[in-house]
Amino acid sequence: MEGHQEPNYPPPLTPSSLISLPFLLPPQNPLFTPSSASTAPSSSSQLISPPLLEPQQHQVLPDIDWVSLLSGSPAAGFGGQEINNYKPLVENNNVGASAENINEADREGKSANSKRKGGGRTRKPASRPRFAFQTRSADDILDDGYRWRKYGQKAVKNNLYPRSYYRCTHHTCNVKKQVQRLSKDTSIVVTTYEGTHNHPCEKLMETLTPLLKQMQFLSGF
DNA sequence: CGGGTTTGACCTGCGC
DNA sequence: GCGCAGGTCAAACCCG
Repeated sequence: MEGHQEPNYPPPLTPSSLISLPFLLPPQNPLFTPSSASTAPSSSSQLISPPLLEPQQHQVLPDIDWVSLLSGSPAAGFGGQEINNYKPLVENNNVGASAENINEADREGKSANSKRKGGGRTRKPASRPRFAFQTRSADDILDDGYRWRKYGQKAVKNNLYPRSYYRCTHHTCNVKKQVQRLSKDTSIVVTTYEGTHNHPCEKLMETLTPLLKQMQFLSGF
């Protein structure tokens, strides 16, 4: 464990990467598809925050309590409660945190001896990268290339729609995400990522593998 | 049959 | 200390 530094595979979800992450930019990336595009082909997901992207596609919605959302405070709500300033979407984004620390945080509260049910609101150390963004989409789940397993759903105060909890299905990966649709604007979905993937993006690898093989073949390897 | 979803119960932090 | 609310667990269920 000690000294073992797991690589943080892209996409590490950081503000800068959010700008460039291909899967967050539908018009520019063929990989991007709404997760249930087959059932709702007319809908298209649209990133609307952070406010760094093309103005005609993205808009800022400052009336979300990002602080509560990101910190998981009990007062968390998207119900348009007053918020003084537009907060950055990224909080506690300690990119420099070692994977070891992150994994340590993941294991926190999971004692092998004490078998308990429910995790409760365990406060995580500040080393766990966490950020949120909004998309305008009919689909709750963005296909970000990773595989997720839903492990819970909870009704949230001041919101008509429940919050869904997902966990990365990769064995060694403990990245989580929360998905919630705004009651104020039902077309908007807020996705909160927590943690950093320590494995390659499966869909990306699926796409790239044949290309790589072909490149190797053509280059004589 | 394996993997994912649903859902009620449980745990825990926080405010009062 | 108590109650509320968010987060998680895990059994049951569903589906390909």
